[in-house]
Amino acid sequence: MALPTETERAFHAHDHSHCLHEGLARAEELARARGLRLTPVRRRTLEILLREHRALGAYEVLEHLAADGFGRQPPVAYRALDFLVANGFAHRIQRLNAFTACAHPGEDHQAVFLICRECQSVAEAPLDGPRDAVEAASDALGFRLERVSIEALGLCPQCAQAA
Amino acid sequence: MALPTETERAFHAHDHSHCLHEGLARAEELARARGLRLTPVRRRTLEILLREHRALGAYEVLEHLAADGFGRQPPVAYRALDFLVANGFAHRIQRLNAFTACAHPGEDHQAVFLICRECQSVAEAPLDGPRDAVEAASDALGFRLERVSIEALGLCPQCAQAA
DNA sequence: GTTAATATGTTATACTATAACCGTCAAGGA
DNA sequence: TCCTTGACGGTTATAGTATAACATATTAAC
Repeated sequence: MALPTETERAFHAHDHSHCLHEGLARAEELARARGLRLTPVRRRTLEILLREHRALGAYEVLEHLAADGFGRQPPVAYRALDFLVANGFAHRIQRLNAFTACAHPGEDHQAVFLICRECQSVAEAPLDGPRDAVEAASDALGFRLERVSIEALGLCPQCAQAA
Repeated sequence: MALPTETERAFHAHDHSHCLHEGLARAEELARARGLRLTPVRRRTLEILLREHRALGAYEVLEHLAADGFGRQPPVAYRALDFLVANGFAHRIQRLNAFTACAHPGEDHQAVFLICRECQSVAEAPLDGPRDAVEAASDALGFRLERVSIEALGLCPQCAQAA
């Protein structure tokens, strides 16, 4: 078997510090290239998300931020998260009212999120077929498509094993 | 051009009372066939959803129910909505924290929801391709897939025209 | 260096959802 | 028939999620 892809790694033990440093480095670079301001709160927020392959609620993120000396009121977290989502550094997981770091920032991709309902871990699998199908359906109905979100609920390999 | 399909109708003017009566009749029948109890609150809740091709928030539904003499506390609406969703008479639209009547109750289908971000109208388009692709991705990762939800955000024909 | 725009922090509040408890009522068995 | 049981629908109270509005500070542009 080949080396695990990034998506496969999400559901298995691996070197988190790699994800973290790699992810932050890519974000810094992208932000510079696009003239975005990756300020301390925003950077720290991304760091918090990267540290886990898991969806974190806004209030959970806020606790971390507050502990690190940033503001302790909801808008602090929501604003940083909104910035990250708007610029493709993170995604919102609708089903969980939660947020997760983007595995492929800057790549303009369509993805499906595989969400474990036991442990909240989230894997982001690139998947372009569905987007095309939805586009075709939209065109047929005169619907002006802007964004598609695909979320799959189930059990990750570990939790499936345990069950 | 052929007669409009049910999905196409969703975004165009049409006889609502048809949707309403047809939808209620199908629900009654299904409930009887499956031994489900479509009680007055539940039936009325479905009626409220059917009356609009639009996602309604739970509190919005609650207002209608209260006006009709049913309970006026949130659990009344949430319980009825949960029943409808659990039994395939309605769907939850994650992105809007809202609910909409199912266009194809009892048919065991996968669908994509086309959500207008202006007027909240929702069309439910049957679409099986994506489900298969997600299944394939899940298998490859050892993820035990249970449910897939696909939501598309954009503008319905009317609102696109207006913009 | 001044100005304008952006960002961060606050307080207060709105919106969404569920827990826990109680009375009612219908269905099935003694 | 009567009793038990379980589902339903109503309540109060509270938990969880998100944003509006405003003040201060920082950054960028001129």
